[in-house]
Amino acid sequence: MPESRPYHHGDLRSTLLASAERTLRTKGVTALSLRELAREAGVSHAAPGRHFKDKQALLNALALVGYDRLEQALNAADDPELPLEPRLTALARAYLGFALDHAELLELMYARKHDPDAHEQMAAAVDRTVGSLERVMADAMHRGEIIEADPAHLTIITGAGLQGLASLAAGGLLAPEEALGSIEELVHYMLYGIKPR
Amino acid sequence: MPESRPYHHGDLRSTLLASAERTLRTKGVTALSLRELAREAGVSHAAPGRHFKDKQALLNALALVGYDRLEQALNAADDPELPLEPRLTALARAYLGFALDHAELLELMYARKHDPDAHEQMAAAVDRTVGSLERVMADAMHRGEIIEADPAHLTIITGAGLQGLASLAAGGLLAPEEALGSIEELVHYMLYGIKPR
DNA sequence: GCGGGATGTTGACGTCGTCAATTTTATTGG
DNA sequence: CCAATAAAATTGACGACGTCAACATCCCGC
Repeated sequence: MPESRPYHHGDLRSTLLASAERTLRTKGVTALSLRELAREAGVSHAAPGRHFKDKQALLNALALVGYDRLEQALNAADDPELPLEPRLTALARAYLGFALDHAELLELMYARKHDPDAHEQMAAAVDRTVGSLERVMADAMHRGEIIEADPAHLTIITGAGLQGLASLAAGGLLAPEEALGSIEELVHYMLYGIKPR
Repeated sequence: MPESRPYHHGDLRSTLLASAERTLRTKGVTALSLRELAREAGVSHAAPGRHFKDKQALLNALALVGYDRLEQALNAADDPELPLEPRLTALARAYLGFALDHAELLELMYARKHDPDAHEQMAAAVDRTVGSLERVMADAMHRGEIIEADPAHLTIITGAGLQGLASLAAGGLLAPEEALGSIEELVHYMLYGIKPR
């Protein structure tokens, strides 16, 4: 985005997104209204319509922001030098931390959208995110740390475990500390299984 | 069933729930309005208020219906005679089937509610559902099929895998057939791990 | 058979998303 | 440098919604 120069009010688009993210966090998605956002930005009730064709478009944009954040968090937590187990543990911790910190946002990120181009952007963002994990698996396989199999499959399997723990925690079915405390166990069992060896 | 509609409908509550479930399935939760449900039931726009104090109360009731369905599906799929791996696979298949078939409903079931008593009922329903899995793990441990550990912990670990796969599939990040095809692998790797043995 | 509680109706209020018409401002081409 | 044009924001309206209060009707236990 080369130009970020506002014409009238200021950078209304970013203001709206930031305000929306705050409201999402504090009051939940149901309490998010375009008119209220407009009020908070000191702008007329229809002004947001200039930047987001409808409410869903704003939610989609918000989800994309979320993917940026998540990708950043995962990349920051990933240390390619580490052996698989600690590396995966760190990644899981980062993902779970994000999920606990941005539960409502994450829900938006995983909601199905209808707009075809929005879906496209979303899919690309997901691919980038999943890519972080797939790289880890590919590296480990290359080093002989895990069995030989389709990396994509292993990514799904491993990702399911992480996603499940995050989902349980974000949904409140698991207390945050309990979820965080289960990370090491989860990763360990994903690697070694729960059958006696 | 219903003939002429005098002043009283007879059993509006169930009618509303059934109608709501159908709408949820076909048009999604955002397209669910109390007034529309009232219209479909041939009743005035405020009638639903007699049975559900507000919209969230209806969604909560809907979620409880969902837990009943899920519990029934899991119990039907569970064969305690089976060894762990096929038993878990069958359970996973049932859960994933439910998730794919009732994606929107499942989202409701995992949403955080505010009402204290609603949360209580919800927690009880969750416990019953998780109990199905915990029983499986306890049985397996008793038979020496898996390592000795806290059954509750192992349930969380295993449940996370299932929940994750269901979550990915229900969210559309995984094609249904791909998810279904990954079940056996997932269960197998949960048992034996992905490290070379 | 009657009276009260449950159920349904009517009408109203405030909020919301969205649109069309209009006004204000910035950019740009001549 | 200045209009023409495009972008940004306003205004006003419309219909739908959730919710409430006041009222109507029905059913059941006494």
